[in-house]
Amino acid sequence: MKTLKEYTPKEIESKWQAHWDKTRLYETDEDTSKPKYYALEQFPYPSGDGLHMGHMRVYSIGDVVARFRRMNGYRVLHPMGADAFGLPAENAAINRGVNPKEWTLKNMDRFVKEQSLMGVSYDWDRYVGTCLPEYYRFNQWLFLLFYERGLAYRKQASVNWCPTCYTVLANEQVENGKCWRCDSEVTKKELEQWFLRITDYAERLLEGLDRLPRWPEKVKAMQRNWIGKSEGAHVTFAIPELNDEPVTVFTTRPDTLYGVTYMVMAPEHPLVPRLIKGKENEEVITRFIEKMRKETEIERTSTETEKVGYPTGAYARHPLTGEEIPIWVANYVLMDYGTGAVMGVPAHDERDFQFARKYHLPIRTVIQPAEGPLPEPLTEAYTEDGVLLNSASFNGMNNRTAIGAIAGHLAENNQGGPTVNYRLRDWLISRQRYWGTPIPMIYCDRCGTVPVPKEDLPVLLPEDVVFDGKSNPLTTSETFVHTSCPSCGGQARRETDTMDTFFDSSWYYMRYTDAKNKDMPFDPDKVNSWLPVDEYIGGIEHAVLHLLYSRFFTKVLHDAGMVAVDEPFNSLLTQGMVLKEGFKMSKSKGNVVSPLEIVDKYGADTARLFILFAAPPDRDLDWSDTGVEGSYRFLNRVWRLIGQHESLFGRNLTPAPEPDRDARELHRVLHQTIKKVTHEIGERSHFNTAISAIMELVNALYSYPEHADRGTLREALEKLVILLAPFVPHITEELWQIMGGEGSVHAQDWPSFDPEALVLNEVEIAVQINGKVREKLVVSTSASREEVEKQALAQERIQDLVDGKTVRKVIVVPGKLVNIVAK
RNA sequence: GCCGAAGUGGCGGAAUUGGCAGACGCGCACGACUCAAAAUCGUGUUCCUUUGUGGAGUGUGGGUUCGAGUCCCACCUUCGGCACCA
Repeated sequence: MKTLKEYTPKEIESKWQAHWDKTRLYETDEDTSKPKYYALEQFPYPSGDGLHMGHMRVYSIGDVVARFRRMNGYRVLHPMGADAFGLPAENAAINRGVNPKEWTLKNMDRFVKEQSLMGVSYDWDRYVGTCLPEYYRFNQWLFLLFYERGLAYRKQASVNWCPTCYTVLANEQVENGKCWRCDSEVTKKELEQWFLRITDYAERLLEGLDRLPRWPEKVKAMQRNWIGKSEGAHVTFAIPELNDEPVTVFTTRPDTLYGVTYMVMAPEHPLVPRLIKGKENEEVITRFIEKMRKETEIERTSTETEKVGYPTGAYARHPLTGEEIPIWVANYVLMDYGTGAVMGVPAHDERDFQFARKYHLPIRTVIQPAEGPLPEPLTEAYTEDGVLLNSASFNGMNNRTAIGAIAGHLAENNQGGPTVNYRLRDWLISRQRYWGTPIPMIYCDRCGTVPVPKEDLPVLLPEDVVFDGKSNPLTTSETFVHTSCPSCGGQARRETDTMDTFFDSSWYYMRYTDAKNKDMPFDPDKVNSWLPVDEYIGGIEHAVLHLLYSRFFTKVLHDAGMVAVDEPFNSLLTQGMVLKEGFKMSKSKGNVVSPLEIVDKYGADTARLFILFAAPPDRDLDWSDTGVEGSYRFLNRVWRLIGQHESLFGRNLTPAPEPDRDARELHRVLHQTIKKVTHEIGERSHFNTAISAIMELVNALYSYPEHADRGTLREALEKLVILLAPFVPHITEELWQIMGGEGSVHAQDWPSFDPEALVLNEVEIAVQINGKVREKLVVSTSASREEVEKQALAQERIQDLVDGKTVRKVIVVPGKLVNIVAK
């Protein structure tokens, strides 16, 4: 028996990576007679630090999925790219004087190299880099499409401003009042900015979630929460002193309308200055408004913040009773939710109750429980269901019925009516930064706002800019700012804001399907031959950002006839974090494990295997050095196993027609493994249990006796290597070659299992008495229930235990157990 | 407060439909090989225990069932998201 040389991962891995590259093994299969499969991992931001373990985890998962589908006869799209625009490149320019473009291109290159070292099966021909003009020209193209469709507009608004990043942020990018990127407190600024009308799609974005059964509940819940649909009514009050000018409030409780005793407006409400003009409180309230403007989101909206308000001195007329109620201004009413004004119903709303008590406003009960009246005065707001009182013709009505009845009544009288409100705001996409896609708009004194004609795209980023870390560098480029109007040819200036980089990543997965198209973002036929993405793998941090924006883009492009689907990602897998000793790896904690060091020491196969084996993909994974050793040990065990049996492979050797008992058992274990591994990868994405099943097969192979059929053994060894191939592509390729396999192991058909092979002649079952296992019994699988029951009761031990008791019942579960109920 | 997820050995985790809890791996212990060590191989490893053919056991307390980690009710803890949203 020959002995195989030692397992040398480094040598093997670089050899095969070069070979795959040369033979273009991972080129996308375009054979449309095969079913399609689109496996996608979120593309990385190419930071200056290279790959970290989190990257390694996503790519390992994605690569198993892609390889598994290829072997199962799918044509697979498995691309990679770089989300290459963004602030760090610009900060490098500011702090170290490097050129953002060169810096980014270098990092992109580094990422490709490091990803390649992992042995991942990407089709590099479809590489997409968002900072390249070939890509971002189509960001501009798509922006113009949004503009044409009335979905991109510019408006003056109070927007989120990050004082550290020197730019504005979308609502989604402010987390607890802080910038998602740098954690600085976000302030407000009045600016004229570009928005995308995502609110037009609020209902569809919400409804679409119900058609995504393969998305984690968590992510869907977060999106629902963010969209924040709330059904209610608009109620219009008139302001007598302003010539009956209407002011509308939004409420979810129109049934409490008769309980309104005051109204509250947000300090920023546009009507406030007119209401307080010349009044006693004018000065106080003006100062209050100023103070509110300066407060951060946290100070302003925390539930702990004390409610503060001032009476404006003005009154509003109740639409149904005609009563005049005071109008207040208070900190707890927000301008950007609903209409910026609310009706105060202290008897039936906790906040209103608190506010009314503090400022001695009247409290009027209009709903009481069916059992009887509430104590007066109320000690707390009554927010439960009940029956209406003090509500004119609606008295005695159940409050749930009254919601519709009163809203309907308002609609009939043009005083409001039923409405739906969403928390979602339009997406602010302007950024006052350099390293992004220039917004393709021109301002002309004569013609106004003029879009750059599509044939003039791309609007290239200028190079003659100054990075001072404060102002937008684009404004410093004379050649960029000054241009001529596409409409009249006169002098004009360019928009100097760039796009939010989330714009770039909202459609990159479509670009991969037609990455080299020079005329359009993509050919609709090509996109439709691949979308939706069948498995999208990425981090949970994008639950409401990238994933919501991408869904929005897909719906818009669907409406524009460019994409057939209206949901981009059929199945979503959010991978957990990689931890070390229970903590997130971070430079400051000093607990970072470098992927490249692990690859260098043990090889990419070991690293991949450990990452996939240590936990299911959606759970956090605690890095374990001994666990890595274990994975390395396992690969060595496989290596030696094949080495031991090298002599089996040079010749024609097939399983014996009449296999011995050991061979039959090995055959059964093999097919059980094939079944399990196929199911765990294909249906459940539980790679850890797939690997453990393969380990069991290896254990069975080690204990396969010398004298048992060699042909059966040989077959099992071959199948073993194929089953392992998606996880550890290099070692399996090497072993496949040693075994004399034809072509690449990665081009082999995935083994199918034979249900016949799983059938057992005999099976060990448990015999329970009152649910406790008391004896084991080997029975023939062909035995009838009655026979099994008889055999179980005949056991000596069972006889002893049942002695003196009455057997009430015997339950037989074929192939599993017998339970004897005895008292 | 609301929404979502999770609680199983010393550790990571498994148990797919209600049917033998702890697969697989890590760690540990003992043994084989070796002058010795490493590597490798083998055996054992939930806890208690009077060591028996014993008892307990999947966050807690109830329930359904012949049978519950799995289903139902109530609660506890941890993590994540949202939160003065009218």
